Amino acid sequence: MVITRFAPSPTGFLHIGNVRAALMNFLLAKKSKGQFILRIDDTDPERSKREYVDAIKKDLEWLGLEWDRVEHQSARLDLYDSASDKLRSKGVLYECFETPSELDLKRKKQLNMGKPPVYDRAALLLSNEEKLNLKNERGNGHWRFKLEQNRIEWTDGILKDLSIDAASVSDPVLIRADGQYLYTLASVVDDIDMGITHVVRGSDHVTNTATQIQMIIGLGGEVPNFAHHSLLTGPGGEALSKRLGTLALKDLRDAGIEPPALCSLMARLGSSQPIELRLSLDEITEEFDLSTFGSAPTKFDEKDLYPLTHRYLQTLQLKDVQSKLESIGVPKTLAQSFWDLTKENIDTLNDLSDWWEVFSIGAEPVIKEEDREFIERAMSILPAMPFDEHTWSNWTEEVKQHSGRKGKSLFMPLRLALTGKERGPDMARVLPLLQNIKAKQ
RNA sequence: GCUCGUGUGGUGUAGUUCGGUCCAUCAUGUCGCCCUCUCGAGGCGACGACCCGGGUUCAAAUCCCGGCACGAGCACCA
Repeated sequence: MVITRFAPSPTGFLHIGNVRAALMNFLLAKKSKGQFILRIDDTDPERSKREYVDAIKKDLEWLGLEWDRVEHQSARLDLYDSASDKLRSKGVLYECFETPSELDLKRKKQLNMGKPPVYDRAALLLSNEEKLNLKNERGNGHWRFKLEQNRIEWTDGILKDLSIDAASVSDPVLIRADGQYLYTLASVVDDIDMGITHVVRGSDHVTNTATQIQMIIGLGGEVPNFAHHSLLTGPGGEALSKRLGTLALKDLRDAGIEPPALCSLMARLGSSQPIELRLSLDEITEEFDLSTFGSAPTKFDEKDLYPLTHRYLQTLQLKDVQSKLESIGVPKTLAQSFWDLTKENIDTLNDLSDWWEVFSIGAEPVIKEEDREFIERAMSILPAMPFDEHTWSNWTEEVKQHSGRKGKSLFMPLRLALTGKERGPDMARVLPLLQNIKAKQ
């Protein structure tokens, strides 16, 4: 059975980049009726926050990505204890005593000399006596996994054949001096323990994967299928990380983006399949194919979400938006005609309140100087309320006679005066809903 | 600096393995027309690309060499 996981760390809100990883893992599992696990990677007690855990769950639920099981790494420390014991007994975990600033200095030196900043394994040369002295002097050290210095190769689900030279990578630190387990170890242990069969993550993890493959083998686990998707960039190709603050899921939600639009885009962006709106995750699942994704950096432009949201809204019935309409004050009696009328002219549901304002309290009229007299005259012959579906054509016919205007020069000034906007729904149907006309005063 | 990956219309891409069938695919976008009071929707049509420079060849998006650009990694973060 296919088992996948999405493993966010609760140190911030989910953003658009996370959605890709979450969605891909979800779709991969669902496609073969497998299991999708939500794993909270909260090994860092200082940065992990309960509120973020809640927010992440809320975001995933909003998207419809239901998990079959949820786990917290902070509750699984025993497993990491025994795994590190195992590695220690195999002699592939070694204690180091350099301070962070010492390591930093080493790296800078290496960089200056044009060398890759790889850990020099100085601790491996320490005698038992030297270790004891350092321990007395500095307290407990941190522990590194000793990589076998050969080429690590695997066939990636997206990047195809990959080969990384372990000598170009530092031995990863698995346990901090304060005893805290690091992601690299926890992730590997959990993946083995949970029987994860497929790992889809961003290509920022490619070198992690190389070292993790060695760790998995060292722990006697089975190496899962890895796939690394390209990272998103902004519309100009710039790294998205700089803008991630504004691309949190909750911001998109607040902006009125609808989940089907977001899922439809993210399940296809960067793949060879065309981006088209799908109404349900089931449909998206059926057509999802990891192998169609390219490895080039993927440009993401949040503007692309609006046409998709617009199309999605067209498919909604009154009952789907009833509560939204109520919240902006549309009376039940007018709800149906209001929705029918406005749904084709909105990008998001947030636009509804603007329209309701136009109908209920009236729009600030927009009147061009050259139309001032024309509008004044037209308003003076506008029949009294209530209007019906014939009012518009009767009225405009009469205005036409008086003014001699026709076509756009006849209709556009009237539209602007009544709605304050150049675009909008059918005026014949707008009139009966108008409750106040500022242009008339 | 080193390592990994990537460069095809505005955007996402197909084609690159085994050079010709590619005056380059599909989708989206933009523009125009039809419809309409406007926009949208719908219908019809058009526009628009092989990162650059060499080389090999009868023939290069595809092979070779050299540039350039972009993304990522090189943490006691995840």
